[in-house]
Amino acid sequence: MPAVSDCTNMLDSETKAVETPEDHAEELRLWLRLLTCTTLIEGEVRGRLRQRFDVTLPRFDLMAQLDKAPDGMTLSDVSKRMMVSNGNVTGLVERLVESGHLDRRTSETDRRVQVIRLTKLGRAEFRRMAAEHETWIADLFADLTPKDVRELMRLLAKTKGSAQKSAARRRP
Amino acid sequence: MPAVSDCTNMLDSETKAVETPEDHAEELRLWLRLLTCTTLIEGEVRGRLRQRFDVTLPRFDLMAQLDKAPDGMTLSDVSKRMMVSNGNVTGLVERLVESGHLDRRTSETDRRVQVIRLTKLGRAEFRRMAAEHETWIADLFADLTPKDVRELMRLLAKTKGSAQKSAARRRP
DNA sequence: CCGAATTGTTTTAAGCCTAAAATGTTTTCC
DNA sequence: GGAAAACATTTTAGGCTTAAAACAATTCGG
Repeated sequence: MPAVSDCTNMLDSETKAVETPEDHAEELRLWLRLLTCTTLIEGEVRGRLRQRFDVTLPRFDLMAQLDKAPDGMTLSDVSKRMMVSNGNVTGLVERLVESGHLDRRTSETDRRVQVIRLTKLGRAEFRRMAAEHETWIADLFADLTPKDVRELMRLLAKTKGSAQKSAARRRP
Repeated sequence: MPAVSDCTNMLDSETKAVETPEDHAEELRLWLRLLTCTTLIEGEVRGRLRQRFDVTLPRFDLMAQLDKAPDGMTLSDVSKRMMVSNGNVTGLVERLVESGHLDRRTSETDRRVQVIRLTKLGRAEFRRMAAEHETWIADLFADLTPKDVRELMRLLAKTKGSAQKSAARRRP
């Protein structure tokens, strides 16, 4: 094919994009690697929590949210923070109330709202688990230098922003 | 306290580590951010797969593994690659065989082993989904420059190695 | 003030996931 | 050859998770 024709095609970037779809293999590999890292670490933490404290990761995560909120949280708050569905939280809270780790009461001012808090037992157990949990995380990331950590934090913040924008584009 | 005493204490790094536990807040925040990113993207992909193709993410992931293995894989292979339990794969495969996407047969040479493959239908559907999936991922990571992507790949590779070493230390 | 939209939670139905025990098969090694 | 170890898969029991529908309470607008 003559050079002139090639040149014409190259200038029509609109058409070119349609005809030769872009290659996103790098982003795909990045996503898979991100997923692998998370799955690996999550599985490790899950196993250690079960072995050492006979507790599940979701229960631990929920208690972690409540530990940061001494005045309690509503179920919706928890659901948003943990990025899980409402119904999921309902069941999780049910079991933790049952085991005496959580206290649930209906709000005085808005009878739709359930406010949950850690009980004394719940807080004590969480603190004990959290201290050990922190050392596990440190160990899992042990090979990273402080600079690596900072750089990862920065890039993941950028990734989070990018993903949030993309999600918002689809669901405005 | 006199300077001399301070100096003595500082030199005894063994003792110091025990008396003042190290601060791993940065690693903890890094882990939470990593988890947030993954959860965010995973949720987005899950939702799009359901809306566009009425398929679940685990099914898609399983088909993705098989697409890379034209000669099929054993259930154990799949289980290791996907980093999920054996029993999980059994159920997943059951449903995909039922829906006509997978073909399962007992190995001729080893009657313990089940070999699974994509059917023609399964492969066609997967390819269709995968093409679109790739554009979603590209969009979710759109704000990252090629340099960002390379740097993240490098740091996540290091993270993966670190976590694997840590896991191996616990379970040799 | 009252109907309609909104908000917070629970329920439902289905599927995903795990750890551990059970089952069936092959290999190892005396 | 045969017991024992190793391996691949399935089963079991329990918990997690989601989307969507249902329910309950509050707020908003006319």
